[in-house]
Amino acid sequence: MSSESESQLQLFNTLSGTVEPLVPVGAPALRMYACGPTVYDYGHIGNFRTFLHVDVLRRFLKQQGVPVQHVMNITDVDDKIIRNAASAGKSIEDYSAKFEQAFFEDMEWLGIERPEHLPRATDSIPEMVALIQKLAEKDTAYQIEDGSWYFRIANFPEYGKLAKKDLEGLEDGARVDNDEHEKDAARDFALWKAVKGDERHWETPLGPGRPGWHIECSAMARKYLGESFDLHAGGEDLMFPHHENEIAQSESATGHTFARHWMHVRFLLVEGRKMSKSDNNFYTLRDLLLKGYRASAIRFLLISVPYRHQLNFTFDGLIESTNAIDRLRTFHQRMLKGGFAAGLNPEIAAATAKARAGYTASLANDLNTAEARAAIFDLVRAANSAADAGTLQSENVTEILSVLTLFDGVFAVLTDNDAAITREAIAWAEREDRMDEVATNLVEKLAFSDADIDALVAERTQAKKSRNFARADAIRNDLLAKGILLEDGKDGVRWKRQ
RNA sequence: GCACCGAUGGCGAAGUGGCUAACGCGCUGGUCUGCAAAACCAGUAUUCAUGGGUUCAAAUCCCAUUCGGUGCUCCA
Repeated sequence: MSSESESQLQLFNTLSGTVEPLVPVGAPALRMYACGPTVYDYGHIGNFRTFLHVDVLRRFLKQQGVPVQHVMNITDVDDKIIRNAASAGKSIEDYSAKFEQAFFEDMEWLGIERPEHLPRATDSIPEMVALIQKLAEKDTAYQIEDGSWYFRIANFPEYGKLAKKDLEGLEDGARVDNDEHEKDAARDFALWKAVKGDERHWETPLGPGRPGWHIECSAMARKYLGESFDLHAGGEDLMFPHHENEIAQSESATGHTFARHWMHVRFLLVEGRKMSKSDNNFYTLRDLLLKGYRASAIRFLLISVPYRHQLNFTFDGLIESTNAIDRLRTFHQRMLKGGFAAGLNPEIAAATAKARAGYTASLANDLNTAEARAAIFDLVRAANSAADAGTLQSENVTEILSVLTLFDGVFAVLTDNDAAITREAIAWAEREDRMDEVATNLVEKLAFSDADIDALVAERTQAKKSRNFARADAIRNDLLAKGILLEDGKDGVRWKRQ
C-alpha cells in the first residue's frame, strides 16, 4: 500500500452517509464553506468546538499539499441582533461590530487560522436579492401579502436529501405552526422578511426588508466559491433545516450540485449535560480564560475528541489537557536543547517513522485526532526513555523535531502564548468592568515578571551552592505559591508557569 | 411522541468480528535527586450500560430495556 493512499484524507460525507475521499474538483484549491458565527454575543465553547475542527481540517489539508479556499460568513443581521441592538440603543452595525471584533480575537487566542474570506451578510445583500429573483423567475420563490418572500419546497423534489427527511412526514408534523402567514405550504421557509415597524431594513427590488437566515450562505458561497464547490461544514444542528434549505435554494437557482461533501461537527456536553444558560454550565472562551484556564488547554481539549463524537467538556478535562500539553512542551524543549551524541539510533528512527506514519494515517482516517495524539505520545515516551538511557542521538533528534513540527502544524499547542493571552483577556475584562469575574491570584501570578523570577532563581542557586537548603527550598516554595514551578536539571534550572 | 446517534478503567478517550482493550490525566510503588520537579520502569478494566441472541470467535453484528445527546422550532 502506497504512502499516498495512506495520507489521502477520507472524510465522512453527511450527504452520502459514508466516508469518502475529500478532493478538490475543477480547481487546484479545495473550495470550502463553513457557517460562521452570528455576532450577537461572545462565542461559547460549543461554537469553538466546531470552528476548531474546521481549523484542524484546513490545517491538515494544507499539510497534505492541498491549498484551500475557505469562506466563513459573519452573520451580522438576524432577529437576536436586531433585538439586542435595540435594547442597547445601538445600530445593528455598531452592536455587531463589537462582537465580530471579539470573535476574531477569540479565534486568534485559540490558534484558529483565518479563512481566506470572511464576508459579512450585510455586505452581500445584492447577491441575495439576485438569487431570490432567480428563484422567483422559476416560481420557486413567491411573495405573500405582508411582502415577505418564501421558498416553494414543492418545486424541489430532492428536499430532505441531506438530513434524510421524509417530506410527507414533515409537512404533517409541522402543520400546527402554520397559522400566522399565508404560506402555500407549512414547510416553506422565508427567503426575505418584509420590514416590520422601524427596524433596520434594505430597500431592494424585492421590497423593503431583510434577508432570511438561509439565503446569506447560499449567496455568499456562490459569490466566493462558485455554483458548485467541494465542502460545506458546520455544527450538527445546522444540518436541518439550515443546510437543507441552502441546498434547496442554491440547486433550484443554479441547477447544479451545491456542495459535494458535507461535514457536521457533533455537539459537546459540559460536565455530562447539555450546555445551557439555565443549567449554569454555559461558558464562553472568555469565561474560561478569566477563571485561569489556558487558551492552549481549551484548544487541545476541544480538538482531542474526533469531530463526529460527542465530547464531554469538563474542568478536570481542562486540567488534564494542561498537563498533557506540559508534557509535550517539556519534551519539545528537551529535544531543542540538544547535547546528544552524533549519529542515528536505528530503533528510535523506527519509532519516529512509526509516529509520523501513525499521525498522518490517523488524521487521514476521518480526522481521528485522538489516535493522532496517541501516535505522538508513543514517540515522546520512546524518545524520553532513550534520552534517559543515553542512547538518543543527534540525527534522531532532528527527525523527532520534524515530526513534532508536523504535529504542531495541526494541533498548534507547542508554542506557549498562554500567559500573554490571559493578560489580554484580563485587559478586556478591565475595559468591560468585569474584573469581579477574574479568578483570585490570577492577576498577581501574571504580574510576576520573568526578570523577577530569574533573580530569585539565581539567588536560590547561590543558596544551594553554599548548601543552604532551607533558604533554597523557601524560595522554591514561594515561587510555587505564585504558580511558578522550578526544575533542577543537570544543566541548570528551568522554570515554568503552572 | 416520532426519527437518528451514543454508552469502554478513578476521569477523558481510541478501537466497530479474531494479536496481552491504544493514548492522555490521576493514583500507588521504584529509579534519579540534598529534598523536589522533570523523565523512566512497574502496577492500576479477565473486561467494554443491562439482559438475551447470532458466530469456531463479539467491546465490535442482531433484538429488547435503561440512561444521555441531536433533529422535528432559534441554536456551533
